[in-house]
Amino acid sequence: MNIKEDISLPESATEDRALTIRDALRNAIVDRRLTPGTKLTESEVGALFDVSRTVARAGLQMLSFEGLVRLERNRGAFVSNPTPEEARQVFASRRLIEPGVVMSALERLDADKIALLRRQLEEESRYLNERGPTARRAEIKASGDFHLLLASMAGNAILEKFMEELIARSSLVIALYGRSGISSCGHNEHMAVLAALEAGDGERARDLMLHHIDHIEADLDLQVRDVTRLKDALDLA
Amino acid sequence: MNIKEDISLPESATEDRALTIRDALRNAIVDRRLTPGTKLTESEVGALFDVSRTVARAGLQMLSFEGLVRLERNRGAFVSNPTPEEARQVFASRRLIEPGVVMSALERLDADKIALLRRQLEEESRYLNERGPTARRAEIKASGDFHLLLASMAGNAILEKFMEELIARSSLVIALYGRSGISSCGHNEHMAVLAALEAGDGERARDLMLHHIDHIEADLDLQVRDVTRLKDALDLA
DNA sequence: CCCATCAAGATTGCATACAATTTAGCCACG
DNA sequence: CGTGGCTAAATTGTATGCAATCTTGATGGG
Repeated sequence: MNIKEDISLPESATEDRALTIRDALRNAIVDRRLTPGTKLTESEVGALFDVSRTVARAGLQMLSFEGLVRLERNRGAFVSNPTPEEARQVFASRRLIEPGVVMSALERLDADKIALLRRQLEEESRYLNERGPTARRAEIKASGDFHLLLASMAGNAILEKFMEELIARSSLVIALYGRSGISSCGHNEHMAVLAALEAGDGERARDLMLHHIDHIEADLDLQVRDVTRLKDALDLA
Repeated sequence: MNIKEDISLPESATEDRALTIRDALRNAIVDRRLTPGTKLTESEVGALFDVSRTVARAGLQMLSFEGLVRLERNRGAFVSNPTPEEARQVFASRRLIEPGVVMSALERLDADKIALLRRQLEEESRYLNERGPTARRAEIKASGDFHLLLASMAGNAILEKFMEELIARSSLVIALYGRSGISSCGHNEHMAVLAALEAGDGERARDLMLHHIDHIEADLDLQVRDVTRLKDALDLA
C-alpha cells in the first residue's frame, strides 16, 4: 500500500477525523495512487492516520456512499472496480447534469470567477508540460478540478455534491478503461468552454461541454472484456 | 419521539442492520412522522431497533449523506430543516435531472413497466380517497414513489440514487413550506405523464414532468420568514 | 501434479467502556 | 423576576474487546 506518500495533513483542528480520512483517500483514489480493486483494511487505514478502526471505518463508509469504495459484508472495503456499464452511467449522468451546471454558472459569472477559472486552466497547462508521475497525477486532479470549480459556481450545493461524485468516479473509470493517457485535448476543450462563457454564449458553452464529455467517453475502451473483469473480480487488487 | 408507531421490521436476515435503520428512519422522515428539527439521539435510535449505538450511528451517518439528517459535531443528529434556498436547489436539481430520467425511461419502456406505473397510480388514487393521517402519509409516500419508479426504469443506477435523495428531500421541503396539503392535482399530472409515455411522446412527457415540478414548487411558500427559521435553528423542535 | 480439507491467523461486525463535550437544573445574585 | 454561573446528568467521540466470518497455507488423497 502506497498511500503514505503524500498523506500527512497536520492541520489538526478539532475537526472530524473521518472527514480527513475520506478526503485523503479520495484524493489518492482520484489521482490513482490507489488503483481499483485495492483492499482497504480498516486497521491499516486506521494505522496510517493514527486513529482507531472506528474512525477509519466511518471514513470508508463515506467513500462507499460516493461509489468510490465497495463495501462487502464480512470482507471489507475495496477501491471500486466500475463495470463498463457503470462507466456509461457515469457519463450519461454527466451529460445530463453538466449542461445545467454550465448554464447556471454562466448566470452567476463575474470577473472574479472568470479569474479563478483562468487560474485553474493555467494550473492544468503547467502540469501538462511537466514530466513524471507526480505531474501526471496533478494533471488528472487539475483536470477534474476545472469541472468542480465550475460546479461550485452554479450556486447549487446539491448539484455540486453530485458533480463531486461524478468527477471522482470518472477518474476511476478513466484509470480503468482509458485508452490514451489523459487527453491533452481536454485542456483545449476546457479553454474553449471558458472562452464561450466569457463571451456570454451559454448555448455554445453548453455544447462545447457536451462534446468534451463525449470525447472523454470516446477515449474509453468499454469492450466487454468479461474475462479480464471476471478475473479481477475474483483476484481483486 | 413517535417513530415506534409503525417500525417493527422483523425481517431479520443476516443483513446490515444499519441499512434497516436508515430505511426505517427515512420512511419516517419522508412521510412526516418525524418532523424537521427533531433530535435523533443515538442511544434512543439504538434502543428502538435493539442495536448498539455503533450501528445506530452508522445509520444516522448514512442519512446525513442524503441530506435528510444534519449531523452537528458533539451535538448529535437532527432531522434536516432545509432553508428556502435549499428548497429551491432541490427543485432546480429535479428540473435538470427528471427530464433526462423521463427520456431514458421512455427508451426502455415496455408493457410490464407500463403496468407497474399504472398500478402505482392506482395506489395513489386509492389513498387520495381515504381519510385520516395514515392515508395522508401513504399518499405522500405513493406520490414520491411514482417518481422513483420512473427513475428505476431509466436504467441508470447513479441517476436513480440521485433521484432517491431528491425525492426524499422534496418531501421534507413540502412538509416545511407546503401551502396546501399535497396537491391532488399531482395525481392528475402523474397520469398525464404516463399517458404521454404510453403514447411514445417523449417531448410531451418531459414537458409535463417539468410543469409538474413547477407546480409542486409553486405550491410552496418560500418567503424569507427569517425570524421563524432562526428561532427554529436555536430551538430545534 | 492438482485439488480438497482443515486449522491457524487475520479481519470484520458489533457491543461496550471511558473521556470530552454539551445540556439541564439549580441556586445565588442583581 | 430575570440572569449568570456552577454542578450533575446526558450525550457524543473514540478506542478496544470479543465473537463471527473470512483468508491463508499446509497437509494429505486422488
